[in-house]
Amino acid sequence: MGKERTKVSMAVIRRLPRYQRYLDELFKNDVKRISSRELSERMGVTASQIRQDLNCFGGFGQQGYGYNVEDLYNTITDILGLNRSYNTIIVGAGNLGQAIAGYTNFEKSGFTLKALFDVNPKLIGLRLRDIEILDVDTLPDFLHQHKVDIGIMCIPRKAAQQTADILTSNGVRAIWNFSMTDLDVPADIIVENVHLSDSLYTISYRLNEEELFNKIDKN
Amino acid sequence: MGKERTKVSMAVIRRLPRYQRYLDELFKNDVKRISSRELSERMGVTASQIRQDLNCFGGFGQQGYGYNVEDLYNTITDILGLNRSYNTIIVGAGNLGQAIAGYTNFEKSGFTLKALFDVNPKLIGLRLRDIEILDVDTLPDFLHQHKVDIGIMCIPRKAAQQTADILTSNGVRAIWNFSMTDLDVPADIIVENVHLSDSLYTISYRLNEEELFNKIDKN
DNA sequence: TAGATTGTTAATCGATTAACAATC
DNA sequence: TAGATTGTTAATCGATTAACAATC
Repeated sequence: MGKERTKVSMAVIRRLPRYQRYLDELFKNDVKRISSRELSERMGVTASQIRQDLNCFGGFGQQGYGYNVEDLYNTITDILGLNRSYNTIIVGAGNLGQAIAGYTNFEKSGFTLKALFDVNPKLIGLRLRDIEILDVDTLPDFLHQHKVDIGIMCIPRKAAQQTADILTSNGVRAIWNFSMTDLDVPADIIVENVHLSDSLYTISYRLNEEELFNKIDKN
Repeated sequence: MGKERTKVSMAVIRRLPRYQRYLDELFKNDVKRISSRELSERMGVTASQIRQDLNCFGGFGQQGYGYNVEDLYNTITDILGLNRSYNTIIVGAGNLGQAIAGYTNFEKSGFTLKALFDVNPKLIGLRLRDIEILDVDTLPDFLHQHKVDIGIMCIPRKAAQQTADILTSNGVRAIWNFSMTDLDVPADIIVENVHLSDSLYTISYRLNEEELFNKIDKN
């Protein structure tokens, strides 16, 4: 029943948060409606792409008018699952873990931080925004007692796989991985990698690309 | 002279650091040679893709043998521009800025942190690994006096564009942007965005995708 | 109504995969 | 030499863009 549907590609999924950001901005600037063409100009993409992307999820516009900014913002927020709530924990309470713990906007979007974990005795017992830093040894126990949807891993490479195993074998459904290494997890587990080193190295590549090919072409 | 060459796509560029990571691992495990097929199995990609990717830069393998691990590692390191050095600064010395400042592996790969900047008087004057946190008001002056290749922006959204303008108009060639907003910069400036919120929101999307389409299909 | 803009199909473009001759 | 594996061309697949009928 309903029309044939193909899976939404990651390319589309990764564009959705950006649409949401731009619509949020428009809404805050009291813009009531916007056409795909105008939005495309602001965002530096094609109008066709915007219409195609949105139509993965249904027709939210109106011919001759465009899109209602507030409605479309709310719709995309809903598509992104940001009208729900998620329990999260952070493993690794160093600077990066603390930085992420400090993003109160994530809380506003439904991501509730339940606890942080660390191996460092100097950190264990401290509180961040009233959230306790616990001994990582207590992680399995904690997961047995609390439903955790998303595990945020801010730990060194060498501890990453072991921690991922603990998370996935205790009910965590998704991992936000900052560990700069790839994880081996069951097929039904969602992994979102933020490989900061990979990201940085694309910068050094691009800074040198021209020179690199001058060298290659000479040989 | 030399053969016709087409620009290397971002898809390929973004895979290079991952190749480097796997080759580093192999090298550390004393693996001397590897075929595209075996590497493809370890990495979960096709052998064809590996061979196509590498051949953007030349032929590094040997028929019937495969690739020499150490040579290929060194070659990719060179392609990524990691045999050079880059001067960097961090604008925004909060937890995230401090986290990035703390990655000593970046220093080892040639990224030299020259200074951090912040608006917070409590941070200004402090030192991290012997690197001083300076008043962001002194940023233009600093850029006049020091050659800075990469500006790392770890500041809130609202200050981002203004800071990007200061960086780009004072010789900074690339921006690593953690500000969760898009930047408007001259065409020759390299921008690498790490939009953490966008990344997180793809997780909530994927956690709910199935249910989302059950709902859509019912209508 | 006339003008504007969507939703959607068709065309194009680019990236990935397959195939295989070259060759170590 | 025979077997293995690359480098590279051709085929396929998927994503983006263009076009336009439908319709507000």
